[in-house]
Amino acid sequence: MGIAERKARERVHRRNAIVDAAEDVIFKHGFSVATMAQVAKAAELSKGTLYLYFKSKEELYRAIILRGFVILKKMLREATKEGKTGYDKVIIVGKTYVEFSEKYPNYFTTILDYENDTFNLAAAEAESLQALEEGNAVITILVRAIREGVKDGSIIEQGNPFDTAFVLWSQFTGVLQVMKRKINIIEHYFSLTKEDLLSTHWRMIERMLK
Amino acid sequence: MGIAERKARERVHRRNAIVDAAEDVIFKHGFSVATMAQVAKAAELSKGTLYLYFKSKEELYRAIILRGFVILKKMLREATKEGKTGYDKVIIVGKTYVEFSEKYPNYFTTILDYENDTFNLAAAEAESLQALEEGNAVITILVRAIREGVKDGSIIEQGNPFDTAFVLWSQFTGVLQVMKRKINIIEHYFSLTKEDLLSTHWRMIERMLK
DNA sequence: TCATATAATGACTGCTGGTCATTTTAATAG
DNA sequence: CTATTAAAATGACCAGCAGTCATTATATGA
Repeated sequence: MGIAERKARERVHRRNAIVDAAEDVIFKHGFSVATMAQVAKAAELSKGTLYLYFKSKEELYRAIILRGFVILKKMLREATKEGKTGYDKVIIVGKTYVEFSEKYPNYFTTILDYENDTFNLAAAEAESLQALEEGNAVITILVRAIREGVKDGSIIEQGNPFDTAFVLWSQFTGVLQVMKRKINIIEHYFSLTKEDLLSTHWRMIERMLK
Repeated sequence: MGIAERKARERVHRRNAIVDAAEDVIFKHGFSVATMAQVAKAAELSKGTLYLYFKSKEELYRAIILRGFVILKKMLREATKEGKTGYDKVIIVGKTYVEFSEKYPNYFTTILDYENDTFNLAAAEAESLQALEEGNAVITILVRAIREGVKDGSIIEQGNPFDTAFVLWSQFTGVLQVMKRKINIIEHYFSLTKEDLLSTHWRMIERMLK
């Protein structure tokens, strides 16, 4: 049945092409400003066709969010290979998260939208669940690093490593979010730079874990 | 000029009544689902009248955000009076933030929307600037507590207290955000409760500051 | 009582996400 | 090569929305 397979491949390919087009449009104008008509035009398809591949504009955006998580997970996987101790790996996770936010600011925005639940993932749709899986995978990388660190003594004994991982991740996301969204205000009113905030955060993490 | 004053009062009063109505509708249905027609009906006014008091739906929402900050600031001001040492006061700020998020979940959501910059405050409108001032005031309360703590020795010497305050606040917001938005997932996949996360966060803060 | 200014109205517009009857394209069979 | 069927794509269309503005109602002051 070679034809059926080819068709399935084409379908996946077209789906990805739509997400590509949606990225172009949405990253340029922002989710709420971008219109499905624009996406359709960028994809060289009619608007109706988009809805053969995605149930809604939001589901299309969720596909972009998923891409962000996949990239982030890959970066974390590769980067944590390098660390010697568990503590090193935790720091590497943080550094990599920062790197991700700088290298892929648009994808980072999608992650923040996910964390903020701007796009309700309660609906158990394929795209949502996958994003969730990827999000969980990211946390799991951090959990492993913490476990390792506790074992090799580079991290002080904590309670449950899952707790520690979630709290660390949430704190980090909070700091990065403020750095992204509010740095202009902070610079203007308090004369602080991104680097100031980050180095303070690093110092705190060291004190928390060492 | 008693009449002009009375008219100004009435204008303020009506404005507040509109925000009241908007809160009812928006807190019930959510910002994007709520419509200006619904708000108008709840306020017993025509839709056009709303636009005599607010430039847009977003500006109306910003007025609600501002209310949230005002309440939070007041709570923090009063609560921090009680603390003995600077460290105590920092902890009180955190506890009060948690209390706020539980007592006024809807207003807390507006604060998260502000932090996430869902409603662009770049436009230098009165409402935006006031929200910003209130946000800054909240941070300033924390700055003072940290300064005091460093002075009285209850907090270990940090770099710039502004840095510390922003990082602490951002971390806290990050943790509370995750608790609000993702706790169902976390409970389901990792069997952690809000209390687990919070107590871990407290422990970390203590290690950071003590 | 009339003139003026201020406040409020709601019909209207432009635009959007999403739908669906129709058309186009591709695969299959005779 | 042609007819038949299935799958894919289309775009005119719809309902609902934020926001506007000519018109109407209300209050003030002479």
